[in-house]
Amino acid sequence: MSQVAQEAGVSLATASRAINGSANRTVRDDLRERVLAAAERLRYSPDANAQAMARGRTMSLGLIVHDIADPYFSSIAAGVSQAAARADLAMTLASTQHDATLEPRFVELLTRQRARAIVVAGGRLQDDEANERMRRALQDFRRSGGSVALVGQPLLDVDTVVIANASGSADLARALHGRGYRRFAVLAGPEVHLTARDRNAGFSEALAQLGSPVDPDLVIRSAFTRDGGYEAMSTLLAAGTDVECVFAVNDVMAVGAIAAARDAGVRVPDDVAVAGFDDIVTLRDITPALSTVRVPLVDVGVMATELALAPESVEPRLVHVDGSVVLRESTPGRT
Amino acid sequence: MSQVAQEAGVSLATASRAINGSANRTVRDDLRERVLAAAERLRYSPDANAQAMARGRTMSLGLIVHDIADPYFSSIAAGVSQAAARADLAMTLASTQHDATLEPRFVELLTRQRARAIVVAGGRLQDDEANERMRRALQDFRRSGGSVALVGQPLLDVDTVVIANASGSADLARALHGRGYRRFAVLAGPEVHLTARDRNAGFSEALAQLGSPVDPDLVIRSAFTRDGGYEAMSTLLAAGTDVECVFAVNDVMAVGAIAAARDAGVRVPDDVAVAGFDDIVTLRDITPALSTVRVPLVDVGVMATELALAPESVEPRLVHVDGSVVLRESTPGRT
DNA sequence: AGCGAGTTGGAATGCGCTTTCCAGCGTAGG
DNA sequence: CCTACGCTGGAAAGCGCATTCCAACTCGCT
Repeated sequence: MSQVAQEAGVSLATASRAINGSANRTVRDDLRERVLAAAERLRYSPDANAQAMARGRTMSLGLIVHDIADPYFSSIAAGVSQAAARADLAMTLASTQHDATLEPRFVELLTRQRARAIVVAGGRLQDDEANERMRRALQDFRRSGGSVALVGQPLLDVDTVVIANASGSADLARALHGRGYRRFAVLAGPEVHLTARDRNAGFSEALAQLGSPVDPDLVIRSAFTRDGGYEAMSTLLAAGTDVECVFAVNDVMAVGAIAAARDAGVRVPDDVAVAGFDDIVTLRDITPALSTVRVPLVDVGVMATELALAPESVEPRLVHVDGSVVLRESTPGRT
Repeated sequence: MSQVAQEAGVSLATASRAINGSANRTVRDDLRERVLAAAERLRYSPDANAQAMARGRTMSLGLIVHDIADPYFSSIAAGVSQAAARADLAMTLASTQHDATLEPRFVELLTRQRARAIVVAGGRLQDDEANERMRRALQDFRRSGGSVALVGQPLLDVDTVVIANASGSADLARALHGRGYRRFAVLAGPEVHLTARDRNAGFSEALAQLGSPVDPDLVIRSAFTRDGGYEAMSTLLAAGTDVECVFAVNDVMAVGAIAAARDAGVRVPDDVAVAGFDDIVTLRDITPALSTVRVPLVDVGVMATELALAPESVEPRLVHVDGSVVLRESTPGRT
């Protein structure tokens, strides 16, 4: 920049003010022109790190997800990316690949980077120790001047976008019950996965209230992934039950379940209906079209980002996002 | 850090050396211990921006994609993320949302951040002006000390991972021909999209060589997206042709095409076969299972990152990645 | 014409760290 | 016993910028 200043025949201070438009200071037009021309001529590019240091704050925002290749997270990431761009922030993405120990590590990384804010997507696990580590890491981050928003369960004492998992799946349960289904199974995901747990709980409780409780033996645990859904469905089918409808706690698992049914020669929905959760865009065209609970994931990303960027509040804020039931061919009405 | 040094009773220099392990200098063990303990006690977190400035290089890598919510790009991003983590680099992700003018802007952003390297994913367009702008932006980035790798067409004078689009779709064409198909249509994507163009060209040329050239009227242009595929397929079906097999230049379009067929009451594959390109993981369970060309996208991301991080070479390096044909139910053999 | 207020350019300081450079120490070799 | 060298700690310089403080200058008013 000193070269630019010299080239333009002004002082370093003036060059800085001309290029990055100082707050309560103006630069005469002709000088500004000269400086900008010189900068252009010299292909000058301001050093963001130096700016960050001088200004005491960066222009970047961190996003932590479990797996960026998972459409659930990539949708959220798209929203965060949008909102970050609008706020003129660069987005640093960290993907833990489902390794929970990496999460606080990434928070530390982003603390070192002095990111403006961190958005943590991906549900919490029931692991008090891990959550405590995460809480402390986030606290350190906030003590260093950053702000945080979470997508998931409001466990970490920070602003959180809470997806109405329980009530969404309860709505779904009632809708399916309304379509005539009575005997349900649940592909419930991992025991410790709180999102999975909430969805399962909401679903099961609603059914119990309707007088069609889910047989505990028909709540199958498996990974929260396509393969987990496949495996759980295979287990279920091998047991030879007479289930009418299978609820998988997310769409990806539901897809795995449908694949398992197909491979086992079981027709969906003729022999067994299947429903999921999330309404993943990429999966809207599968056959049969999947009944599910639509969650506006891109919006969730945007909201989380805006929450993180909003002026700090004393109390952790909660933003609730409802899902809406979408019934499709995978769960036709039973006549 | 000066506080840490004071707390540990050593100089700032020693604290720095103890914490970030200087190159050719050692610190006595007891002192190091003292410093680390003090750092822990004070919850000290080194400022990455200051380190970047002092060291003259950052620990971050940029990735530019068209749309992070697209599974094609999120797969590549997963690979880049992996490789970046291995190299101890933070990944800054920029998603252009298909706005080509944003691409060079993001390069400038990453230049200001002094990123170590940039990986640009997402095929080039046939737009000399845009490509020229991009080339210049990347050159400026490299002049400022960064390195670059591209995924796509080797147009920008930088290291590039080249996906064998033409030969992959030629292989697919031959395989489909081998299964007895003769009358083809191509959902060719946008005219200016070079990846789409290469795939279309490879496919059409291979068929021409086999003596079953594609009728130019049956090459439909549309967006490179699910909706583009849907629209193109609708157009095709409305025209009422007797096509046996439709090749969509990517899986997402193929899925749209299948949806369009279904909505039009046309059965896939009984009435018309459909094939795609990419073998997107999330789409492997659609019905009917899609014949396609598998591209190891995660590996592509890893390779591009490694290419970008490898010592500079004078000549732009090219790494070729082949796709492999995967025939599934969507294109059964014709008897 | 003279004075104060407002405006603008420039010198200097500091952001938090790494790294040279220098000095002090202990040790081995003569 | 003395010197030369290796090892280690500390002082200080500098990375590239924003910003404060000061000085100079302009304008409007009396």
